Amino acid sequence: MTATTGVSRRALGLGLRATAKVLPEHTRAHNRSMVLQHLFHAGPTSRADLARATGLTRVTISDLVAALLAEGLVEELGVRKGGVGKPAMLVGMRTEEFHVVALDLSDESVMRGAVLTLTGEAVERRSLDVAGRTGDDLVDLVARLARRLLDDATRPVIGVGLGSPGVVDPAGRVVEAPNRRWADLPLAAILTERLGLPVHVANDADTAALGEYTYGGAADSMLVLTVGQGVGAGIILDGARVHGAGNAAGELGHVTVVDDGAPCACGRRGCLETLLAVPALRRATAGLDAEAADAVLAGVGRVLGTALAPVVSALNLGEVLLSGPADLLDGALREATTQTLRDRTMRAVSAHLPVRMATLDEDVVLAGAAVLVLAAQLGVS
Amino acid sequence: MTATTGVSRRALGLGLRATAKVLPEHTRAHNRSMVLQHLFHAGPTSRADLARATGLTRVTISDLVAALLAEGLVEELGVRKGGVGKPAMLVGMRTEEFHVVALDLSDESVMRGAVLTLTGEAVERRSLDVAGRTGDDLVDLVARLARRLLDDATRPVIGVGLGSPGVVDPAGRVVEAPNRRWADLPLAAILTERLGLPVHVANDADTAALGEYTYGGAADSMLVLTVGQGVGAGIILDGARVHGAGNAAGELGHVTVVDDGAPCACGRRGCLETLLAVPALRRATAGLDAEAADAVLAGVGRVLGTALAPVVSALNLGEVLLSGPADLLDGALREATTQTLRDRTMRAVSAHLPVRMATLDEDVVLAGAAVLVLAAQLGVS
DNA sequence: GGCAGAGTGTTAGGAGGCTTTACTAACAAA
DNA sequence: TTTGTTAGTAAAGCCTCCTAACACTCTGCC
Repeated sequence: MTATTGVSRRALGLGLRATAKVLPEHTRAHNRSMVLQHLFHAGPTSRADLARATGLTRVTISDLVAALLAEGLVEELGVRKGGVGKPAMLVGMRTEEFHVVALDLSDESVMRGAVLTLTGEAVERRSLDVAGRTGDDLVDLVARLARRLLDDATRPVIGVGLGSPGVVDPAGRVVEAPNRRWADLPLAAILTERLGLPVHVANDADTAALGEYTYGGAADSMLVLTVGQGVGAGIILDGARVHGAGNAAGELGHVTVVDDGAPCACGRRGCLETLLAVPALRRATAGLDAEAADAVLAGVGRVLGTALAPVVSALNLGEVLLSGPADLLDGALREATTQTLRDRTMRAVSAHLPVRMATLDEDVVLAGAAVLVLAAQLGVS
Repeated sequence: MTATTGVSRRALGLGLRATAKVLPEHTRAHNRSMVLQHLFHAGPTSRADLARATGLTRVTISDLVAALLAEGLVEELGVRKGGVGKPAMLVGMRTEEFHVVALDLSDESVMRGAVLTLTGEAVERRSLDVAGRTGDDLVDLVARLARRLLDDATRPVIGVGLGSPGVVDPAGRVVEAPNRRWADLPLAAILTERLGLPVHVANDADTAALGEYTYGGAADSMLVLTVGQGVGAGIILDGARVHGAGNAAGELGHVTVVDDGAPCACGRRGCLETLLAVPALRRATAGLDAEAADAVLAGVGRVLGTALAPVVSALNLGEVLLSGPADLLDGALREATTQTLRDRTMRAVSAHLPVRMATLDEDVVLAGAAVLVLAAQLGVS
């Protein structure tokens, strides 16, 4: 309880809480993002309405809009005649006039990619067979897919986004992705260099959460559980992505949920993944009639609910989203999860907590990768 | 996946992600805070070193320091003769020349308060018997204790901080605190009005987390479990407090941890609180010899570890802190919790995860309440 | 002893950002 | 036609930071 605490923190190499200096131009950038953010989510708006929405003056807004017009990011869309006064000129973001290239590396066997508009609509899709490639070969393959998609784009591309499995730090360095044989790989930097465009990389589950947040209308505090070959989670709290102490937040797949359960690839037993991953679910329900399958799925749902209960309580989540095959997740499993959460947490926490399916299905990761680019390049999310 | 998502979000009254306009003076305020933050944690520093630490120029730093000198917040402390060049004039924060009044309402029967210096050292302590008061009477009592402490202060008081049980929103409104008969009570606003000083209110567990974070040297992503009459948690992730969708983050006491367990005050059964709260622990260990008591405590520790495992995994916490009676917590219970966490989570997540006692003991909430003030008034935490 | 080199802090000038104030433009209602 | 309202623009001013240049004070070296 002394002022020297900070010194010891420093001596420990933990560093002070990272705060960065702010310059006048950052002010401008922030306000510019605020305008784009509003136009992105609310659609065409007059300058005067933008001023009211942002709290800035009409003068400043006019100036910002002029700059955005010059950049081609927004356009004037004609007047809106309303009640009294001079009719307003609507200004809208040119969401169809720019493209984003997004890549999804979450699947082990096939790498998916797309050219998207700023509203997240796919204009072109491509995929490449991974064919067992790992390490640098896999990086080459990623670059190849990205280049092809860049060629496909018919509009200026503002950046490339990528969702990758493994631990990824905020700078886009893949700290560790065992299945891809990547370790401490500055993937974002490498691709930025090779492609000559800004490239942003994040964990695939985090990316999925971003996608649902921005394009799927998810709540401000929520968790997206991604169920595929493995189980992961992306978490957004109070509107911000959770990274965690070692950038490994969301690793829910390897929590023990069954004592003395089935052996897991991680070397331990009874991990959530041994029950909830798609292969496990398929295996467990194979050959069963609908009723019996539902009983199995409900059992898994109860286990999931039990595991999520402390998380939901600790974070006061506004929503839990499940992303994965609807035939497995969106039925008995989801209902059992919901019910178990209600049974095992305070009413105030879970009574109005929707457990629902993610809305973007297969494209979550791609959409989220696009959001990565939007957020970094335009300040929009 | 359309641009109109934002519109529907808006129509739902959820509002857009709250971004506020930034003005030139906010730039100044931010940089000013950065200087104070550095001085607070690193101790006396020269202007040139501040420039290097913040990234701002010496010119700007000199200007900021001049303003802080004029306000009396910092002082010059003589030259530091070193190698070549002009000797540097050290500048230090006048942490002993200002006071903060902090109040701790976490105990049902007694309300504690203190006058603290900016380094969190108690200069004066007072407490008042709550004597069953609730509602408006309790507000009056809080105001009375605060006024007495303000009279005790021998230095200018920069603000009042308060840690209260219940759900508290970021504006210091107590949404709900059943035991105090408070509901939707703008406590911070009321006290600010009555005392004529800035008053900041937060949940007691959150406050405890803040205290440990700033004065206790806790990690950037951590959870403080407060064990007292009830069980709560304060969570800091990536350096920011977690509020949650309904400002009720941290309500871990009422997660079900035992199927068909003992009845809980909340109306359900088997809540964590029925095992881990201090009264429950005392009851369970009463009259047992040390060995038997440890066995009981280890059992509770295992249950706690099981409940925390999904939280630790999901958030990739850097630390878990236990706050409460050391004779109960800091032994078999803590060890069992640690071991259970290791057993039930990925190695990468838990191998280097310390589960340790909070360092501030009884004063955590008071210290955290002071941090509330420091953070709000000076931008320091 | 004196001078070059280095590091600290200040002064002067300038660029960028937002605001207030005041204006023009365009429309509805009386 | 007049009045009132709303949208957008122009000019002036304040705030913030930066770069460039300088004064000051110390060390090291000839």
